[in-house]
Amino acid sequence: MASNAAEPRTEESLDPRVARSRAAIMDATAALLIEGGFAHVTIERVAERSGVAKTTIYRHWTSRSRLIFDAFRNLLAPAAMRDDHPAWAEDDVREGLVHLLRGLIRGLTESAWAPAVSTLVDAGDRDPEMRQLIHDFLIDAMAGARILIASARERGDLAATVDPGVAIDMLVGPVFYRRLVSREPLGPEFAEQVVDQFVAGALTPRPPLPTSRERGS
Amino acid sequence: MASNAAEPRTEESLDPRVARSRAAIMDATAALLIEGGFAHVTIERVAERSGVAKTTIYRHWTSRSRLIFDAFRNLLAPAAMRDDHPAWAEDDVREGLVHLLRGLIRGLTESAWAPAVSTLVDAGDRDPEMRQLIHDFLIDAMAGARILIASARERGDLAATVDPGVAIDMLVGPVFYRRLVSREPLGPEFAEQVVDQFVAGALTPRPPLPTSRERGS
DNA sequence: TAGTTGCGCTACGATACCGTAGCGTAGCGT
DNA sequence: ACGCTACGCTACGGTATCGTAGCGCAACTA
Repeated sequence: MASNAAEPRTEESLDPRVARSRAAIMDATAALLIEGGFAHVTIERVAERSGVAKTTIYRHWTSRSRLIFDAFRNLLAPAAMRDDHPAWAEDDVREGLVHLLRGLIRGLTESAWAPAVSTLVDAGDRDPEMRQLIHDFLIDAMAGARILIASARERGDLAATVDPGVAIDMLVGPVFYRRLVSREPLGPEFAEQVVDQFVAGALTPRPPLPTSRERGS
Repeated sequence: MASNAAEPRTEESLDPRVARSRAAIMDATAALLIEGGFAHVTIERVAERSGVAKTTIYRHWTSRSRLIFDAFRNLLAPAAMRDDHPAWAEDDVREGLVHLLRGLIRGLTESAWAPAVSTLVDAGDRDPEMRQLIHDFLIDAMAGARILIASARERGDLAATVDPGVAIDMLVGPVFYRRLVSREPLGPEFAEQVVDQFVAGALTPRPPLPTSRERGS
C-alpha cells in the first residue's frame, strides 16, 4: 500500500499543534478500542484520555464512526505479516510458509492491535467501510503467501491440484480459528504443525513428510 | 427468580405466564442481537419488541449481561453441526468429513444465529462466561469430527502422524476464516475443497487423490 | 369469595453521551 | 504590536438507558 486512503505526508506538513492533537487522539482511541472494544470508545473518553478537548476532536472528525475507522486504520498500518525478510520466495516452500505463519501468529497474539482483532472482525461484519478496510489489509498481508505458493506451484514444488486460494485459507484459517474461536494455545510451533500437515499433502508425489530437498526443475 | 441459568425442564413446569414472558424476551433479545449486535441490545428495546413490560424483564434477569448471555445460550442450543445423521462414522473418511463441514458451513451462513457469530466471537474475547459458553459449544459441535478422525486413525485410514487437534483446526479453521475474516464466498463446495486438500496429505500412503475405495479392514 | 402470583403501565432519579456554542488565550508569522 | 489559527474550557439542550417504585388488574387456587 502506498498511501492508506488519506495523506500520510500531509500529516507532517500540518501545524504542529494539529499534528500533536491528532496523534494524541488516535492513540487514545486505539487504546480504548483495544481495552474495551467498539462500544467502549466514546468521544468524551477519548478526550479525557488524550488530554485533548472534546471540541478539538470534533474539529477533526465529523463522527464517532470516522474516528474509530481511522484509529483502526492506523492500528493496522504497521501490521501485516510481510516485511520479515523478502528472500524466502526462492527457498524451501515449507520454511517459507512456516516463516509467514509465525509472523501471523505473532501479529495475532503479541502485536499492539492483537486485543482488538475480534472487535475488528465484528465491526467488519456490519460496516461496509470496515469490511473494505479489512479486505485491503488482507490483500496486503497475504501477498507474501500468495507469491510463495504461486511460485512454488510453477516450480513444481506444489501439486497443480492445489488451489492457491484454498491453500491460503487452509494455512491461515487454523491460526485465526485458534485465536478467535477455539482459543486454544497459539504459539510459534503451531505454524510448523499446520504447514507440515498441509505440505504433507500439498507436495506433489512425496510420500511421507521428510524435507523436500531433492528436486531439480 | 429461582433459576435462570439451567433447567430446560423447569421451563415447562412454570406458570404459563412466566414461560410466555421468558420466551418472548429471549426471542426479542436474540433478534436484536442478530440484527445489531451486542450494543444494540437494550432492555427497553427488548421490552418494546417482545411486548413484555420492562419491569417484567428485571423480574427474571438481574442484569443486561445475563440476559444477553442467556439469549446466546438459547441461540446456540439447537445448533452444533451434529445430528445430521449419526451413521457416518464407519463410512468413508472423506465423505464423513465433507458432510460435517457442510453442516458447519450451513450453520455459519444460513442458520438463525449466523448473523450473530462475529458478535459472539467478540463477546467471547472479553467475557469469561461467554468464553466458557463458546468452549462448551465447540466441544459439543466438534464431537462428531473428533470421533470420526480418531476412529479413522485407529482404522488406519489416516496417518498416525496426524494430530487430531491440529486436524480439526485445519478442517474447521478455513471455514471460520472465510466466514469471519476474508468473507469470500462460502458455499457447500468449499467443504469438498478443504477436505480434499486435507485428505490428500492425511490419507496414509495414497499418492494423488482418487477415491479411497479399495480398503478392506 | 378471598388470597396469591405475575404482569402491565406510568413515573422517576441518575447517568452517560452526543454535538454545539461562546469565550479567552498561547504561539507564530509579518 | 497585530492578527490569525488551533486549542482548552465551561456550559448547554437533548437523548437514550438504566434500574426501581407504586398501583391496579387478571387469572388461577383454596
